[in-house]
Amino acid sequence: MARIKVPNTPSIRRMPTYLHKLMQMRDEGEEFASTTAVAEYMNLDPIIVRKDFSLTGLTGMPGVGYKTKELIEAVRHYLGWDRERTACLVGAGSLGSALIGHEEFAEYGLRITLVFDSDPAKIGRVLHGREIFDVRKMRRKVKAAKPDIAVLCVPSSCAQMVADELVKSGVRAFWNFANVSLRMPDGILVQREVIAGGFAVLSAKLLRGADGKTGDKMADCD
Amino acid sequence: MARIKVPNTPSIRRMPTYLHKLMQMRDEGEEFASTTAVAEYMNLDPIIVRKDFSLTGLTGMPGVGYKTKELIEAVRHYLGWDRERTACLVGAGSLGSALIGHEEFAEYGLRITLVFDSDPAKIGRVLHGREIFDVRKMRRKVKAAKPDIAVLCVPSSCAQMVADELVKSGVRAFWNFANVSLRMPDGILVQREVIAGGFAVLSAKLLRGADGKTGDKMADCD
DNA sequence: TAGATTGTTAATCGATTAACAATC
DNA sequence: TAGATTGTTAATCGATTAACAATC
Repeated sequence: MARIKVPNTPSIRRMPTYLHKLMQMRDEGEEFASTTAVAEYMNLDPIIVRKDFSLTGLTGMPGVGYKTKELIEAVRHYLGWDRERTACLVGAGSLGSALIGHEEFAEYGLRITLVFDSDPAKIGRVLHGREIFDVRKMRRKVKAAKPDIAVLCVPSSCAQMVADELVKSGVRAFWNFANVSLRMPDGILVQREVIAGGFAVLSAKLLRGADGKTGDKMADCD
Repeated sequence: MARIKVPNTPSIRRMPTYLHKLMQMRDEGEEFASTTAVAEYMNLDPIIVRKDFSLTGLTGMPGVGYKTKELIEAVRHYLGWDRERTACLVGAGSLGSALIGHEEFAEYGLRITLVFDSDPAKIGRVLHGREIFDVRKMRRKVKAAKPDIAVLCVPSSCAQMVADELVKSGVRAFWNFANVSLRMPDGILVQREVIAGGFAVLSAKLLRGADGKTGDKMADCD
């Protein structure tokens, strides 16, 4: 009954931003990327970036930096983003729609292949190239397609019910944007996104943070 | 040039979920809330919750718990959510739309009063009761309304430009959903939301986490 | 060589967890 | 009283930061 913890969570959370910056550098033709450059972009201490890069196992070149392309691949591999993960998404409201339309996910190996909703006005319509299916067909279609992940964008009132149904259909990992903590059988992975969490941190910064008197920078990644 | 850190960031991030659960308990008529009950809901250790509650300064009753209503107020006050913050939102796409429609923000003291977009098809339309204004009118309107916060939901390619414009218009705090790290003058607060960060953690869980062999629970709040 | 940056070890800091007496 | 839970102090753990030799 012990609780599982993923080690290096803070580092893992920084990885996507590294990746984004590194891909940009690559596209601009930069053969090498130094921790100094990446750190400056993110308002971080270079030491943090160096430690994080070392997690990938890749080794850089003193005085120069890391080979940009190699580093990109190393970060991808570290996150498991070099393999494809299929996902179904439930709830094609504005949030669901935003996620489906987020092109960068494709680069991260996330492929949303199935979309469900219960709204008759939405069912049958096509969203970013995906047909929206009736949620009543969910069990059958999910059992057939066996997506790795389910992305929950349903109202919080029905999230638990939908999640239960998906577990019965064989889904073992959830990315939960609904505003509830799901109760799940052991062994099912859940990543909950609490959108208000970021606002809480911003509120704390407003309350206690930089008051304009100091000339300090604030890292924007926590 | 030292970097400012907000202390207790992990605790602060948990607060919105506490608040959500506590409000639910209050609505169900529960006069008292114990850390045990709240912790169980979130798959956390009760000690964590107790330490977090103590940050608010409120003191509970041994053997019973905390007065639910008092605790709600204490958490609100701790986050500064007992005062109203006005915000303008730029970019009325699906993500912006989702945020405007998120009713719970009102309970957290966040009032999105101004909405801007550059798309002629959107300008003039009404979204969740707010008229969408032409982004070219932004500077004038923001200078007049003086919102505390700007919520950025614009494409990453123009986020910096929009942010610069808003700083010139007097905005000093940003909630940035665009996929770029903004460069800002000292003293301007930025909270960046990296949506892919959660997916990175989920990917790591899939790669290294519970493989179904163990009967362990996984806290879903990191 | 001088300058920049890496990789690694050790020090510090802060968050989590454990232990337990106090209280309803 | 017995059971549950709080509040606090101390121990542990892990992440960040500092220091510095090694290398291009």
